[in-house]
Parts: sequence; C-alpha cells; structure tokens
Amino acid sequence: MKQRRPTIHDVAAHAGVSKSTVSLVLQGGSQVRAETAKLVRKAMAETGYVYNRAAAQLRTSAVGLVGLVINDLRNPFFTEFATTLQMAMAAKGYATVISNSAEDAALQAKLVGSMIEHGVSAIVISPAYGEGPETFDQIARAGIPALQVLRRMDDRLDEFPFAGFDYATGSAEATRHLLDQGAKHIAFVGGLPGRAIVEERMSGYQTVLAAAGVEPTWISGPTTRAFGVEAADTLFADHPEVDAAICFNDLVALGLMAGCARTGRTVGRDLRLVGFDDIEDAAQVWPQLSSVSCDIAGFAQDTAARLLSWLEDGKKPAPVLRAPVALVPRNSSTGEGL
Amino acid sequence: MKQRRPTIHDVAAHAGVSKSTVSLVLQGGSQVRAETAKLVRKAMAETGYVYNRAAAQLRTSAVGLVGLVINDLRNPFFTEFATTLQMAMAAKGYATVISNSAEDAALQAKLVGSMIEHGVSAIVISPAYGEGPETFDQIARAGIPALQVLRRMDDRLDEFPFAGFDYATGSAEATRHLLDQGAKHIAFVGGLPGRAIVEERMSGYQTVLAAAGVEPTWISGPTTRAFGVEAADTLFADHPEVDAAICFNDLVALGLMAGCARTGRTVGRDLRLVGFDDIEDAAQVWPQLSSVSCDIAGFAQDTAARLLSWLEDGKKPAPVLRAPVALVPRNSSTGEGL
DNA sequence: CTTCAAAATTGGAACGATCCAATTACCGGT
DNA sequence: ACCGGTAATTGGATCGTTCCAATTTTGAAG
Repeated sequence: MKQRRPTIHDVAAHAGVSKSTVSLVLQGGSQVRAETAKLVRKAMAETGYVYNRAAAQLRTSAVGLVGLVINDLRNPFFTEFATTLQMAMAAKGYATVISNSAEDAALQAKLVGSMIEHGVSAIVISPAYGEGPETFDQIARAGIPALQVLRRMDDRLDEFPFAGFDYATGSAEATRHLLDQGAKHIAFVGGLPGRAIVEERMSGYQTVLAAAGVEPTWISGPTTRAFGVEAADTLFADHPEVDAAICFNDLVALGLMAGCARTGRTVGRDLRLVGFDDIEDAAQVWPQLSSVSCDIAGFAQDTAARLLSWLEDGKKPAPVLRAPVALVPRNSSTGEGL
Repeated sequence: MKQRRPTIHDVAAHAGVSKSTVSLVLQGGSQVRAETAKLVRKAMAETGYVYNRAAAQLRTSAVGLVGLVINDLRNPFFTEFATTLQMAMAAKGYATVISNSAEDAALQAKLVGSMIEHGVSAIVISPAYGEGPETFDQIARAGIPALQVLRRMDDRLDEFPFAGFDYATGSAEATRHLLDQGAKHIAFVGGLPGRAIVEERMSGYQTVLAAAGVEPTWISGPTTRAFGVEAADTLFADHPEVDAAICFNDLVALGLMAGCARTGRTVGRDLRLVGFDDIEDAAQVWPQLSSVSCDIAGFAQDTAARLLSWLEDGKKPAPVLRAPVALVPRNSSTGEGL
C-alpha cells in the first residue's frame, strides 16, 4: 500500500528493454517496432505503471494544461462558457483546470499564481473586479500567453488580448425593439456604476433613447437574481410610468419577472422585458424571456480556437475582438400568446 | 523574452547564498536567519523567480492539489457544490481542479487519468452514469484517496467512501406534506428508471402513498428543465386527476412551473408542487418553489473537512454517510399569498 | 581568549522522465 | 559472406527542486 509507484525503469526491466525504449513508446512516435511496443505496453499494464507528469514536465516544460479563471462560476452564463471551453480544449488534447475567483481579486491572484506554478501553458481569464494589476503582472512576469475574455480589466491589450461581445449594439437593438413595441418609458435595471461592461451595455440604450428624445431611467444594483426581485418593487413604487425594461443580464430579468408575478403584473403586457446573455433558462420560463443572445458556446469554441492557434502556431490573437450579438425576441417583450 | 526562467540557483547567486538556503526560505521553516531570509526574498523579487512545482513534486511527490470531477457542472446544484468545496479547500491551502465529465463515462475516465498524472493527492467525484468500473479501477491502482459524493456508482465503499443525502426521508416528508395540504393524486415527475438516486428519491414517496392507499403516478424522463416544460403537457393530457407533484429536482420543477404558466394553470392552487435540492432559484421564482433542501453548501464544507482529516490525519471517513435533508415549504405547495 | 553546543548554512545525491548521440540490429543486393 | 544504409535500441546527461549529512558560524559561559 505504501510502496512507491513503479517507474519507467521498472517497466523497462519487466519488459526486458531499456528505459529509453519505454519512453519512446510513451510518446507514441512510430520509432519503435510494433512488436516491442506491444511488449512494453503489456509490461506497463502488469506493473501498474502510472505516468509521472511532473518528471516529464521538469525536462520538457511543455504540458498540455491550460488554466481558466472565472469570476463567477455560479452564474450559468459563465458555467456554460467554462464547460464548453473545457470540452473544446479536451478535444484537442489539452486539460483545462477551472477555478472560480468569486469576484475576489486577492483570491484570483492566488489562483493564478498557483496555476503558473503548476506550469499551465496558457491562461484564459474572465477577471474579477478589483484593485490592482497584480494578477496580470504575475502572468506577464511568467511570460505566459493569456486571454482576457468577457471582461476587460487590464489595458495591456497587446500582451493580453481581449475578446468579448458587442454589447453596445445589442442594447441599442433591444431598445429599438422595445420602442417598436410601443414602449414609452424604458428603464435599465441592474449593474453597478463605474464598471466598464455596465457602461457598455447601457451605452446603446442611452444613444437610442437620446435619439428618440426619451428620458433614461437607471435602477442600479448588483447583477443577481435577488436584486431583480427587489428591483420590481422599486420600479413600481418610484417609476410607475415605466412600461418596459432592459436588464443588465438574464438573472436580473428573471428576478424581475418573479417580482412582477408576485405583485400581480403580467410581464409582456404590463411590463415589456428584455434580458441579456440568453442563458438556457430564458427560453424555458414563462413568459419566455426576450434576450440579447450572446452565443456563449460558440464564443467559447472560438476562444479555444484562438488560444490554440496562439499556442501551436504562435499567432497572437488581435488585441480586441467583439463578437456579434443578436436580439432574440420572445413573448416577455412582444406579449404574443399570453 | 525567450530566455529560460530563473531557478533557485540564480536566486542563490544573486543573493550570495547557497541554493539550499533559498530552498529553506521557500519552505518557510524558521530555520534560516530572518535577515538572510529577507535578503533571499529580495533576490527572488529582483530576478523574477517563479517556483517550479514540477521539480518540487518530483522530489517530494506531495502537493496540495485535489481533483474534483462533476458529472454535470451546468446544473446549479453541482456548481454550488463545486465552488463551495473549492473555496473550503483553498482556505486550507489546497488547490482544487474542477472538471466536468458531462455525464460521459469515457471522458470521466480520461479526466481522472489526467488528474492522477498531474499528481493530485485526492479525488472527489460525483460520478457519471455509465458502464464499467474503469474510472475507479484507475484510482485504486494509483492508490489515491477518493470520495464518492452525491451519487454512488462504485461498490467498493471501504476504498471509496460515499456521502450523499438522505433522499428517501426527504421525499417521504414531501409526500406527507402534500397529503396534508389536501392533495389527492400526487405524481412523481422526472428521473430515468434503473438509477439508484431516482429509486431513492422515489422510495419515500412510494412508501407514504402506499400507506395512504393512493396510487402512484410516475412521469419519467431526463432531469432537465426542458423535460419539465414538456412534462406539463403530458401530465394534464394523460393524468388530469393529478393535483400535486414531486419533481426529481428543482430544474424539472421549474420547467414544470413554466409549462403550467404557459397553459394557464396556477401552481400552488391548480397544482401543488415540491422540488428537490433547493437550489438558489427556488426561492426567487414566483410562486416560490417548495423544495427538499439539501444544504449543499454545508455538505460541501463537510466533504472538505472529511477529506482533510483523511489526508492529514489518516482518518478514513465512514463508508456511508447520509446527510439529513429538510423540506422547505413555500407557496408552490401551500398556495399561501397567491 | 577558549570552549562547546546550538543555530545557520552548504554541497552533493536523489526524484523520474526526455533528449541526444552513439551503438546495434536488420535487410536486400551483390 | 560482405557491405551499406536505414531502422531500432540504448546509455548517459539533464531539468529544478528537496533532503540529508556535514560543515561553518554564532554566542554564551567559563
């Protein structure tokens, strides 16, 4: 039980070949005779050999391991991204370690440090809000390729290319859609001031409203479902004229829907609603939630592809990429079929 | 840019001490003079040293790294478990790598293999359904402590202790609650035949119904939100007499709620509903969903504690642990305040 | 100023794989 | 049987740490 694991030496002895041959078999090159290879593989099975990656890594320093740091893994939007990316990388032979920073910059720095020590060959990070550039300094020092996704926190875009969605266009489209549906007063619900994404997601809304000569209304707050529930009360008490809303994300929108249901308003008629992200739930609640769809799975696959071409062909991705988004109108905004 | 990373040697040279001293500083023992230690740390900062864990691991083979394999990371129930466990382990200085097997036994085996190669010192696994004992054989061969959680797939309980929830009692309680509310015909919705958890979650339901002399009704299917939506139609078409339902999990229940809303039934009045797991959403939809609460966060913390005591004090956990569950009645079953 | 134990420091020898250059095996054609 | 050339195999040397035994430094007591 306590004895040490067999090594490449033991396997070699058991198979009657040299350790070099075993190593060659391990690497799968067609350099060893099929017959010998079979012999070695049998010996591996019999001795219960397990590959020691640390030893290999020490010698080669290249391992198929990439780190993924997510600021809020509880949010289904990010979960979808993480799982899809992991699958895509796995298909190419890379292992992906997922970590959740829980929006805590200090923890995030620690996680990234640990990943670097473990020798990840790249990092994909959706950064937490928070103080300094510590996390990215660390990555820069280690000289590891890193991609910022979904949120842009560090300005060294040449070093840490960013990819996210074209939120501004999305919210503009959503606003226009609501106006087309006859909405007179459109509120924006959720998001805290001073955050880049919030400003981005609001900018399209503000532009379109300004063009239409309508006054914007912002109910700011955290981007959670709980806040959405609570925002419903605020909305009806303080802004009774509002007849439509764009939410920072679907979680807030779903919360808002629950809040409306509780107070007896019908979403889609009394209040027209559009969310953001188009998470799976959006199509499965009733009324179905209109949302600005971000095709997060496609984005994740794209990210994997970009990362791979960086790692394997040395092609550094463009410093900024904005993936298109599309409004998916459903009955929470059209009111059809209610 | 391309030059190799500084090693412990370089740091030593820079600080004017020997590599052994640097190593000692790294390990934090109080064996080196405070003054020297400071000198070394300064040298580390100046040379941009990063610790090479692979090398250390090769020598000591003990690293604070544990693997977590989850069968469905998209399900918020599991996400909550994973993130909480990760935080708890991080607090004790362990890094946790999370992987999603996506209910694919072959992928799971591959993931576990990769974790073992990376030298994890323990594995926590919520296993995917599927064929053979391959995954666990691998773990057994490597002699790594492993905990089965939430789902019991392997019978070697001495080797792979299991911990899960006391579902049978939970569903019995839920059934009794619904009967108390005046329900006459209670259906069980979701879950595929032949799976241990499904049988467990149904057993309490069946026992209580049998005692009350009521016929059970089972609408089986996958445990997803989409199935819940679809099940609503089945339910009303084929079993119009049903006036209450227990769902395999909250996802199914939430889907069922959406399905009811679409067809104009009021959950809590026309149909009394209880879910399972008490995920965050349950309290935030409207009507609020009654659910058998599993305190998954507490369970995750508990799991972390059990794992740590195994790893650090050598105390192997009991082969089977069933954590208590509690029914949380809300208005989807009581109908209050609707 | 010695002496001596305790504290601090140091030089190898591992750990288990990969890589390279060097060696040996094999095979078809004289 | 011999040769040449390719294919297959094989010993070191090496990667960056930790561990151990051995050595040096320190400082308090005599």
